[in-house]
Amino acid sequence: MTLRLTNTLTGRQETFVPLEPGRVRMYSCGPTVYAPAHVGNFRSFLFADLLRRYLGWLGLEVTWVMNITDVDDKIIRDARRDGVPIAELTARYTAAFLEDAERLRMTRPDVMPRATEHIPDMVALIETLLATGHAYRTDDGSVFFRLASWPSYGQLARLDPTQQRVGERVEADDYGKDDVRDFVVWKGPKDGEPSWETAVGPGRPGWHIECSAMSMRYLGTTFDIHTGGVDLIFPHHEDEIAQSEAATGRQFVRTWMHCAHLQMGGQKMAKRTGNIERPADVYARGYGPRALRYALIGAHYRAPLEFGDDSLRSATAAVDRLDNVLAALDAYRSDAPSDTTMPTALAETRERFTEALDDDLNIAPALAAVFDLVREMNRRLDAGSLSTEDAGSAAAFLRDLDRVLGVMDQGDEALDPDLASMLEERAAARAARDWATSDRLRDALADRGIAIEDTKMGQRWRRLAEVRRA
RNA sequence: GGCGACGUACCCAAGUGGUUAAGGGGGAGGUCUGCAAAACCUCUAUUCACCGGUUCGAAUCCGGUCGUCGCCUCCA
Repeated sequence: MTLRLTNTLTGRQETFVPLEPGRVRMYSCGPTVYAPAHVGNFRSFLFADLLRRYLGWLGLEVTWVMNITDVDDKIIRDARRDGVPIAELTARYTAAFLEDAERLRMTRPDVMPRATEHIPDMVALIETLLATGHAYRTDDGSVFFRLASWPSYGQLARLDPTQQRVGERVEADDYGKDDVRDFVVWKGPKDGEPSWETAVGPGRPGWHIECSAMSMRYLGTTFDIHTGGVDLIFPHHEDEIAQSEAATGRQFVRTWMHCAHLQMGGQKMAKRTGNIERPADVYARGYGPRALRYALIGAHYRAPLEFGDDSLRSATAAVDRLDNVLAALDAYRSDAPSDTTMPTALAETRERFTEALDDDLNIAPALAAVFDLVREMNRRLDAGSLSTEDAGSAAAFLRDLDRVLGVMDQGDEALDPDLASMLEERAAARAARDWATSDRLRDALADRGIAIEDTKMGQRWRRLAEVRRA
């Protein structure tokens, strides 16, 4: 059992060895809270969540940090446009993000540092960069990182800084930098913009410095894993490496991991192109959060993924299938003796599941192993060849795998007493062969998000709410 | 122009040198069933964008062609 991960830094798959045995420290670039995050953003967050869950499932102790960027150009722009204080805007969208993340069953990171609460950490880093000549001040009070002082710049993105095409997107600066490619670590004060009085002068932090300061603050100068979308490789992560390593003289991150983009209509989902969809939009169309989660994590993280009704429908059906077998296993009662082949069947699935995820989180074959087991369990349920305990252990086994996947019905929610009595009534109606009443109750329960199946062992129910609209 | 990812069935997607090309969805037929649903069974790619090459053997390796997507200082 060795986990191998693709490291953007080396471009290769490497055996993952944590710096400290048994313990993993990872950082994920989180949201900028000026609008609700779209499902493309969530692909990257849920990819990090999948990794975090898998590491934990393997028995490693994980410290996961995800930042919240609560000061930046767009936040300032939108707050001004809406005439609301910045803190109010960011508080609103931070809450929205946390709610979306929770519904999508994203593991709560151990620390979610806010940029505005870590200005001193950033300033300390900037002071070091200034003192060592890796950064310089300009007339307006800004501080820039001096690219010329960092020869290995461009390693992560495999980009030659001298080849950058100045003029197209590399703009002649408005802060008066020495070299157009230098990037800002501290922005001098401007009218109408938030500003902090600090040892490097008044102003506000640049975007990149925030991740360097906050990740090192909670994870140390060198840590194991840093994740984000491929669009962050350059310049964001490249700049993080430069400023962090220039300041500490040590390697910043050992393994960089990046997930491919979510696409819609064959193009990257992005606010600038307008082809975005938010979790709320998806739910409004009748898909549940578990189906959305499945759609976002069901393909390999490094492959571009087309998002839309096709993928959501397919995901809904897949999650439904999992719910079904769990409901059937939970409801199963039999005096049959224990099926002696069960332990082997479960162990085999576990091995295939682990082997697949060990291979750079290759989730498709891991899911294939799960669904093969689902078919096998359904067969045995139909044949009645399981004991009650066998069914229980199979359900517990699947739910254990779900500590990684996070898409199944955990079966731990108490049923509303109202619904419970409707179920009882229906069972009674069926016993009396009163089909009209039983069918009416089935429809009524369906309206309340409960699906019913009648089996030889009586009626069985499952909840649809988290998967699809009733 | 530079760099990178990729092209497998109706859709999504594994497989990266050797038995029948995983799995999910969809479709067709069947079994079970008061009806429904679910489940199960059978079928749904002699073929892996295309053209060459290496090899006893290629979806997998090499070369070329075509096509798609991304990054190249707002970006998950």
